[in-house]
Amino acid sequence: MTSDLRRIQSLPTWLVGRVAARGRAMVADAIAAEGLKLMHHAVLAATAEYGPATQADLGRRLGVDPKDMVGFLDHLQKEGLVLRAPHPSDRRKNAVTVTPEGTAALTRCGALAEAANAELLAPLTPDEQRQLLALLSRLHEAPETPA
Amino acid sequence: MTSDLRRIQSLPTWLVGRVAARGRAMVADAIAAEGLKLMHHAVLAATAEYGPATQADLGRRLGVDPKDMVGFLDHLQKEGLVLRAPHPSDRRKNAVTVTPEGTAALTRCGALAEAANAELLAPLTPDEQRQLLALLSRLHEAPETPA
DNA sequence: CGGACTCATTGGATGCCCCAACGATAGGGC
DNA sequence: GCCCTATCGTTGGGGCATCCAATGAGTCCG
Repeated sequence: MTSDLRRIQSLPTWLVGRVAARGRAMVADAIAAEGLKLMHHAVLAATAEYGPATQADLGRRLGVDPKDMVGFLDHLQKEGLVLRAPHPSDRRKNAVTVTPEGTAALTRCGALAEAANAELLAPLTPDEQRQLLALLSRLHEAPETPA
Repeated sequence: MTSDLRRIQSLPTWLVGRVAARGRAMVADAIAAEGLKLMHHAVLAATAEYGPATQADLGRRLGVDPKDMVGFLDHLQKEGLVLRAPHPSDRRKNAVTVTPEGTAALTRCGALAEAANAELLAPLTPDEQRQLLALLSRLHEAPETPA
């Protein structure tokens, strides 16, 4: 029994959790200037990407709980970055769209977030960064694209 | 600007966060049978590793806040897995030690946690798993072992 | 028309991370 | 021996992210 601690510390779960926490803090710090949190940024990006979309749809794409989506969109709407309009053909739904301000903020946030990510990955060579990204992608998409 | 969403989803911060969340849930689920959470497991392992140790010391090694350490040790002690004894030469400190029950629980939890991790990493080949681990280790230890 | 489903929303819970303060204690410098 | 500083465990609070359950409104299919 050389070391339970080293075992646990070399456990992917532990490592990935730590790295994730640090990365989240860094990105959050970076885009705080825009008044957005990590998730707000993600939701904003998803909204921009999928044109007018319903909240449920955005939630499914990002893996975000509907409840949380409400809060994120509330904030984004209050900041004037997105709009919630009644869906033309389904009165249950909201058609969420990005405002020009939202697009601008997204551009700025994207740059900030990428800078933060670059900082996070600084210890790795570009090649290693690509490797890490590829591996993480496989782990991320695996459970979502089975079948 | 092909896709802001794809950009954000390929951002290491995002990916690592998602993978971390999933991994955490899996491990938590696995060791729930022992009545332990992720952090309890880690603290227990650290205690076992560093013999009798003070809470502050454990906290520093694991990067855990002293406040949270109190709660974790409270739980572990209530479960009879660790002991808080007065430190022989410094009455401020607690000498935290693992009980035999703690050692046994740690062994069982270690196995469960490793199984969960194996499941998390299942989409990758053993070689890729090692790569990922190595890369994450560098990212994790980089900010802690500078200088 | 009715039942099953979906949508947005509300309410509540948990885990993890961070900061500030407190009384008690220890240690160094004088 | 006495202050000053620092540390230790503890308490109190806050923020962010994830998840589950339930509800009222609305839609769709048979």
